[in-house]
Amino acid sequence: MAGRPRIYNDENIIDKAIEVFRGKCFDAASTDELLAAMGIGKGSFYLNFKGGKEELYQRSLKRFAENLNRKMEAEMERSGDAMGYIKNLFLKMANIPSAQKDRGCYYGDALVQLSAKDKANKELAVYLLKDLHRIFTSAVKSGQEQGKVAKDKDPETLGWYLINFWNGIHITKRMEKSPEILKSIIEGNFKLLE
Amino acid sequence: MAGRPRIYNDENIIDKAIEVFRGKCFDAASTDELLAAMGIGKGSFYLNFKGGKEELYQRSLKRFAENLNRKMEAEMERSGDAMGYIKNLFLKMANIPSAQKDRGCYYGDALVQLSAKDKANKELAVYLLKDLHRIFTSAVKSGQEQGKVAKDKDPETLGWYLINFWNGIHITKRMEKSPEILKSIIEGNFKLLE
DNA sequence: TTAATATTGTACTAAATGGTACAATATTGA
DNA sequence: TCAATATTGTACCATTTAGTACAATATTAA
Repeated sequence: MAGRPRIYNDENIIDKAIEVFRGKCFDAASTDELLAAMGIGKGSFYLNFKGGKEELYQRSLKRFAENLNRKMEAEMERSGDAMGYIKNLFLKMANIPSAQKDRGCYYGDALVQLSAKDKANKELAVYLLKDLHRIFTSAVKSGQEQGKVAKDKDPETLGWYLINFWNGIHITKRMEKSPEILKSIIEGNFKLLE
Repeated sequence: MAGRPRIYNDENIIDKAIEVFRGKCFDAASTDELLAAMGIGKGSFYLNFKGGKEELYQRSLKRFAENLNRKMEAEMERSGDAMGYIKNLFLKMANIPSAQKDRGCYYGDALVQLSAKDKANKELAVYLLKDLHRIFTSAVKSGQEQGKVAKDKDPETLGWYLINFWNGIHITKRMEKSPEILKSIIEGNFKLLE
C-alpha cells in the first residue's frame, strides 16, 4: 500500500474531460488536449485508464449519469412533485445563456458523434437514455397519482414523449436560441400530458 | 475551353461524400476515405474543392438540401395534401430497417458533430433547419385551410413543434428501434396539431 | 499537327495523432 | 534507514492526417 501519492482525483479529472468532450466530438478531442485539461501526464493517464481515450469516454458517460440521472431521481423524490420538477427542468433550458444552448445532451450527442466502431460506448449511451426514459415514466406515474397528468394515458408512452422531447429540444436550442420560442415549444409539448 | 476531360460529375461525387459523412462525424471522416468513396484522386479534388474538406462538407449540406428541402416542397405541392405528406414522412421513419435508424438528420447531425471552429458550416446547417421550419409552417397553414389542423393555433408555433419533433425523432430512433413505439410517439405528437 | 489548357495521379511534406517505455520520484511499512 | 512500490514526467515511436507540388495526360481550337 506504499508508493508515490496521486496528484489527482478520478472524479475531478473525469469532470474536466467531460468539459472537453462536450466542446467537440470524441474523435476530434485529442488526448493531449484532454490531458492538459485534466492536469495529468501521459504516465498517470495510461496507468489509470488502461483502455486509453475510449475508457476515459466510457467512464465519463457513467460519471455524467451519476450527476444527471441519479440527481434527477433524488430531486424528484425530495420535491414531492416529480412532474413539476421535470417540467421546470425543461423550462430552465429556455433561459440559459446562448453559449450553453450550443451544448446538447451528453448521451444524445454520443449517439450522433460516435462512429460505428465505438459500439460499446454507443450502447452505453443508449442504456443511459433508456434509464432517463424510465425516470420520466416514473415521474408521469407520480403525476397521475397526484392528478397532474391525465390518468387515461399509458405512462410508458408518455415517458417516450418526454424522452423524445428531451432529445429534440437539445438539438432545437442549438438552432433557435430565443427564450420565448423555446418556452412556447416546451409549454406546448407538455399539453400532451394533460 | 480545352483540357483533359473530367472523369467525374460534381453531384455524383458529393453524394458519395455524403454517404461517408453520414457514417462518421466530420473530423473522423478522412480525406483519403472520402476520395476513395468519391473515386477521384487528390489532384482532382483540391482543384475542384479549393477549400478542401470543409468546402466539400459545405457543398454536401447544400446538395442535401436540394434533395430534401426542395423535394419536400415539390411533393407537398404535388400531393395537394401537404400535412398528410409530412405526417407520412414521419410515419415512414418507424418502419425503415434498423441500420437506417442509426442515421440522423444531416443538418441536426452537423450541429452536434461540428466543433466550434467550423462556424460557417454550423451556421449553414442552422439556416437549412430553419428552412425546414418554414416548410413545416407552410404545411401547417395549408392543413388549416383544409380543416386538417386546428385553426386557432399559430402556424409558426406549430411549425416549431414539428421541427423540434423532427430533431427529436432522429435521435430517438437511434436509441429505440421498435416500429410500434416509434409509431406511437409519432401519432401522439401529431395530436398537438388537432 | 500543334499550341494552349484543364485534369489527373503520385510522390511528398510537415504536423498531429494515440500510445509505449522507462528512468526519476515520492511515499509506506519494516 | 532502507527496501518495496505506486505514480509521475518525458522522450520516443509508428501511423495517420490534411494538404502541396508537379510531371504526365487528354482534350479543344487554330
